[in-house]
Amino acid sequence: MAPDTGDLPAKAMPTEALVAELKRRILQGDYAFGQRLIEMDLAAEFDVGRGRVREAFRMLVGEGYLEFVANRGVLVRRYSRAEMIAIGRVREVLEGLAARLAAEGGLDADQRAALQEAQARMDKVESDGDLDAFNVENRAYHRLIQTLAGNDLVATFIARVRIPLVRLQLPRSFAADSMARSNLDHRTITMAILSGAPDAAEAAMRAHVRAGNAHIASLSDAAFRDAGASET
Amino acid sequence: MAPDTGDLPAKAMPTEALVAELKRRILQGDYAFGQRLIEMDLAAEFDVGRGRVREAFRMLVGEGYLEFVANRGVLVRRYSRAEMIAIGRVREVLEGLAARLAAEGGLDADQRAALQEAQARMDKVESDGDLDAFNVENRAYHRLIQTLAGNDLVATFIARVRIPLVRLQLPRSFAADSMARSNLDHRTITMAILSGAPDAAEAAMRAHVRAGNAHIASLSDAAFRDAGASET
DNA sequence: CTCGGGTGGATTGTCAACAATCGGCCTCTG
DNA sequence: CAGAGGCCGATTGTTGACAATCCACCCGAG
Repeated sequence: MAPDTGDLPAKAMPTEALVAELKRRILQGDYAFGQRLIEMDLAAEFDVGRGRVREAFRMLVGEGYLEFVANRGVLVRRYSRAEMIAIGRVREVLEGLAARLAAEGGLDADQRAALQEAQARMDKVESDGDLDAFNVENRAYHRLIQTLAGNDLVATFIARVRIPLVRLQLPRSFAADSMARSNLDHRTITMAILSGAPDAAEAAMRAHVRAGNAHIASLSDAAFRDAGASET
Repeated sequence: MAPDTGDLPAKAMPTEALVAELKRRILQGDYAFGQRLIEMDLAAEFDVGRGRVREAFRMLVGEGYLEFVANRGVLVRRYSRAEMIAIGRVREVLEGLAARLAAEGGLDADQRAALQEAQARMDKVESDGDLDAFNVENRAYHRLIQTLAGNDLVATFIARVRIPLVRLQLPRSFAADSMARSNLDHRTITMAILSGAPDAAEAAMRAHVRAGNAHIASLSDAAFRDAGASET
């Protein structure tokens, strides 16, 4: 399970890499919501002591990836529907801020070109109707804007509010018309940023994210795992 | 060292309490910016093993209170002027969102009364010219709005972006006219929330925080500790 | 006097062993 | 057969010891 990279963790893994690897797995969905992570198993897999795994867990708990239960260890953070909605509101203003900052900071020629190219790639895959590719380009686009914003904290926070999204397998539920509408938003945002209009950029991005939130909220209950739910 | 409280932590301290205590000390300013925390010292002080101190450190690193340096341990997170400005921008939109959410959610009678009372208390201490009391009430007011927002994540994020602020000893640098202007903002925000005007509430809160950010940015370099700065 | 190198102490990095705790299973009883 | 209670395996909680690393100091040479 994880045949993408194929690089099985070698021995003597730096602790920092251990954290990164666990983060990657959680984001990629290797572990299910609420799945319990066993210290011993991971210690054996990475060939390290249990103490280091514990420290990695604590780090991930602090960053919000895992939740901690006394005497039970850690499990992958679960998100109820209510939490998802709350997170969505936060994501709205954070992504909006990123767009604003990108529009505020005078972009140089390279940055403008990068943004235009990202937009062009999205236009391409949109006209191809390639949902998976669009999802990839969509992520790259949003990440680029965060880079152009030049504010590390907002990027960090956005990464965190994105955690629960990655698990929803959105590309599958993204209908073709949603893609078209989404890219329409993107073009508006791109234009606002390129023309140096912070207010317009922020407003457009917020509307864009809000639309995505509405889409998420409309998903069936099965997409969520309410915190206290039994699993029968 | 740390003769302020005098309440020496009893033995057999729960790990969670250890984290809370360290957090409290950092926020209160018991430890200086960039101060290195020694595992052994804290382990001895709390009468626990070093491993638990390490785990508490990792947690605090994840939450952004401490920074980690390989083979050097942890130190209290430092913030350069540039970082402070970046953080300020994020705080602006987060507090703005809290105000918006408070205005959106229909408040019940108790909540409306609580908000009005908080405002009244601020008006009182403002007319008294009591800077310290105003600072206390100011914090309570902002925290109340976050409660009324009913979104845990935004409160969590705001708490995090507030970390560096607590260390700046803002009350001391708060001139009397700043207090008056600040409370004028508060009245605008309070009114917008009570009248259920999300756009106005958010805009007013953002302007309010932005003014605070400008004040912070105007502080002398001594207030910051630029990350790479030498200390002569 | 300044600079390069080496050395020692302090501190972190890591692990393996032991104690404590919890949940599931089995049994015994009404 | 339903339920309470107790036992046992699995897993976490915690510690102390040992290894690795780095920094500051010292010393000697130019």
